[in-house]
Amino acid sequence: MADEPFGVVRLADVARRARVSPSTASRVINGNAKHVTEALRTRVMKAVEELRYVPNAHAQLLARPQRTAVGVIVHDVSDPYFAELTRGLQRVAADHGRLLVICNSYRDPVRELEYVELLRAQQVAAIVPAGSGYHDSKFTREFNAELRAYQQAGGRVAVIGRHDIVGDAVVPGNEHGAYLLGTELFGLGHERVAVIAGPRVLTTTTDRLAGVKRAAHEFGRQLPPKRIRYDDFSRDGGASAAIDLLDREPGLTAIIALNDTMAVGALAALRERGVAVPEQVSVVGFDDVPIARDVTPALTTIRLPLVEMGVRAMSLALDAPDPARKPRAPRVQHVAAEIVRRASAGPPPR
Amino acid sequence: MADEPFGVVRLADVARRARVSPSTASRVINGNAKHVTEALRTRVMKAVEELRYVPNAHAQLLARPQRTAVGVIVHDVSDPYFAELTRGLQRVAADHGRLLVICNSYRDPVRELEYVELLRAQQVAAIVPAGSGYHDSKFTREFNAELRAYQQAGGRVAVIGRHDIVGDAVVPGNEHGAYLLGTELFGLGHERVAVIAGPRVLTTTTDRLAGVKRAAHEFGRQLPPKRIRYDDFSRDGGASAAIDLLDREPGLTAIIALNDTMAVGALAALRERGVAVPEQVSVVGFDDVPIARDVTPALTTIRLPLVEMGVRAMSLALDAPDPARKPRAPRVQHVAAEIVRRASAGPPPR
DNA sequence: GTAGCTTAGGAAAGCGGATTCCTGGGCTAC
DNA sequence: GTAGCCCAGGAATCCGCTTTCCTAAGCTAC
Repeated sequence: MADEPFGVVRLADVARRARVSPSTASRVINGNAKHVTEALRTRVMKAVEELRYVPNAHAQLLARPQRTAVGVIVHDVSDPYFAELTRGLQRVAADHGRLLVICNSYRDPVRELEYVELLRAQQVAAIVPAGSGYHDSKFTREFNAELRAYQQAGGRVAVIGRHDIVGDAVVPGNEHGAYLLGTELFGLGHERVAVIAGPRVLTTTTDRLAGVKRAAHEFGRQLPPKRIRYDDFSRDGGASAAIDLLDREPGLTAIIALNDTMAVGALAALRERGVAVPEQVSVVGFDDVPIARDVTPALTTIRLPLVEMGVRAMSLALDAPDPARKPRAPRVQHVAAEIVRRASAGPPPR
Repeated sequence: MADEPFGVVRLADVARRARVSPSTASRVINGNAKHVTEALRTRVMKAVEELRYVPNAHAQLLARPQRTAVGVIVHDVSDPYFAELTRGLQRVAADHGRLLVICNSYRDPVRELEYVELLRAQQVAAIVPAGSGYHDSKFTREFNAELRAYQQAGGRVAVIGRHDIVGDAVVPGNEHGAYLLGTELFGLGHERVAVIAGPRVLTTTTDRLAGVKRAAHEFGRQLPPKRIRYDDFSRDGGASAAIDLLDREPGLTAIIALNDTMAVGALAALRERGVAVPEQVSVVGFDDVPIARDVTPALTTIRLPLVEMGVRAMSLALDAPDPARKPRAPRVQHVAAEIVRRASAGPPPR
C-alpha cells in the first residue's frame, strides 16, 4: 500500500515492480504458472495486490478471443414481466460465469437494431432478444440479417417470445393463454366482453387477441372492434383504455387485459369510478406478474413461468447445441400457459 | 448480399473487398473521411453494408481509449426500487450515448467487489454503486480501495444511498423519511407500533430505524427490541415478519415496514389473517414504489423520487466535475423524503 | 519547366496482454 | 568432461483497429 499508483496500472507496471518480464507476470496472473518459481510467483502476486491491478478486459479479449459476456435486449427491465425474465437469464449467466449486459429498447425497433450491433461489437457470446416482435417486415428482415451475421461469426442467439426471428427460441403460449381467458369468461356467462390490448404492432398483441377470438368463436360470441382498445402495455394505458371502453359501452361485464400491468391500471380506473370488481365487471390479466396477487381484488390471470423462461432461454444460448443436429435447425421450446383463478373474475351481474 | 460472409468480418476484409487499405477503410467508417475521395468512400460503405461489418469494440477501445460504457451495481433490478432507479440512470446514460451495464449483486458484498473489478476491467467510464451499504468495515475498506484505484485511473464514481463510500453521492433522506413515518403514526395516537426492518447489516435499515426511534423519542414513546423484526427486504420477508410480530403481541395497532415491498407482504399476511387495515392495524411503507398505490388499501408511504435519483447520480457521474473544485471533495446531493398519505394508515382502534 | 504546396491514401507504429518461440543455465548420463 | 535434455523465464509476435507518418501524385506560380 506504500506508494499510491497513479493512472491506469498495466501489466508492464506489475512486471516492473516485481522485477520480472511481462510474460512471467502474465503467466502468474492467469494461473499458467507451471513454469514459474514460487519466489517470482509471490513477487508478482504481491505487486498485483499492491497496485490493485486489474487486467484490461479489452486487451485480453483481443489477445485471447474468449467471449465472456452475454447480452439481453428487453423492452424495459423495470417492467415486472421483463424483470422476472431477466432474473432467470441472470441466474444461468452467472452460473456460467458470464456477465449479463441488459439493454432496454423501450419498444423502439431502431434501438433494438442498434443494440444488436453494439452487442456484436462487444463480442458477446450470446444475444437474447426478449419480448414481443413487431409487425414490420422491413425491420424483421433487417433484424434477422444482423442476427444471422452474428451467428455466422459464432454467436449464439436465443429468443424469448418471438417467432419471427432466427435462433433458438422459448415461446410462451400466448394464443392458448388468451384462449383460456376467453373460455373462462364466456364460460361464466359473460356476453359483453371487451379487450384491452397492447400496441397493434406487437405480435404478442396479435397472438393473444387471436386466442380470445378463438374462444369467442367457440362460444358463438362476437368480439367486435369497438370492444377492442389498443394502448400502451402500461398501467396508465390500461386505465385509460378501461375508461374509454366503459364510456362507450356502459353495459360491459368483463374486461380482458392482455397483460397484468394493464389489468392493474384497469382495476385502478374502475375503483376510481366506483365500479365493483368482480360484482359489476370482471377483470382478468395475463402473465401472472408478482404483484398480480397483491392487488385487490387479486387478479385472475394467465401464469407464464417467467423466471423459468429466462432460465431456459439462457440455457439454450449457452449450452452448445448438439453437433449432430442440422446447424440451421433452431431448437424451439414451448412453455405452457395456465390459468390462475383469483378474485377478480366472477359471473356477470344479472 | 451476394456472397454470405463466413466467420467474423474484420476491417481488413472490408478493405480488401473495397480494394483500399485498412487505413482508408477505417477513415471512412469513423467519419474522418476528410481525406478520402467520394469514390473510395462509397466503395467502402458498400463493402461494410454487404459484409454487415461491425468493428470489434475491444480493438477499438484499445486503439483509441475512449470509454463508452457505464456500470451500475444494484442489489437486484427486478426489485422495483432498483428498477426505478435504473430507469433514471439509463435515461441519462442513453442521452450521453453510453451503454449501461447492469450488475446484480443480490446483496452479496463479495459479488459487489467482483463486479467493481469486472467493470474496471471493462474500462467503463463510470461506476454507480446503488443501494444500501453494509456494516462491515473490512468490506467497506476493500470496496473503497478498489474504487479509489479506479478513480486514480480516471474513472468516475457516483453512489446512490450510501455514505461510507468514496465518490459523488446522491443520498436519500432515509432517517428523515422514517422520522416522518413515526411522527405520522405516533401523531395519530398509536402506542404499540412495531417495525419490520430489513437485514441488520444494511446501513439503510439502521438509518431508517434511527428515524423511527427519533420520532418515538420525541413523542415520549418506546421502541423496544421485541417490536422490531429483521428480515429480508422482500415481500415474503415482510409477510413472515408481520405474522411473527402479531403472534408475539396481538395488541399491536401499527406496523412500519422499512420498505414498500415488505409492506405489501405485511398487507397480504394481515389480509390472510382477517386483520382489517387500517381499522385494526395501520401499515406504512417506504420508497413509494409504483405498486404502492395499487395495493389495497393503498399504501401510506414515504416518497423517494427514485427515477430522479437515478438521473442525478448518472449526471454526477458523467458531467465532468468543476475543475476549480478540490478534486478530492466529493459532491453530495441530498434528496428529500416526503410522506404520501393514502389509505393504509389511520387512527388506532379504540 | 521546375520549385514548392497541398492532399489522397498507403505503410507502419502502437494500444495492453496472451502466447509462442527462444535462449541459456543447470542437470543427467555416458 | 562433454553431449544432450529439461525447464525457467525473457523476447517477439499477434489480436483488430486507430492514427501518425510518409510518399507520391497533382497543383499553382514564377
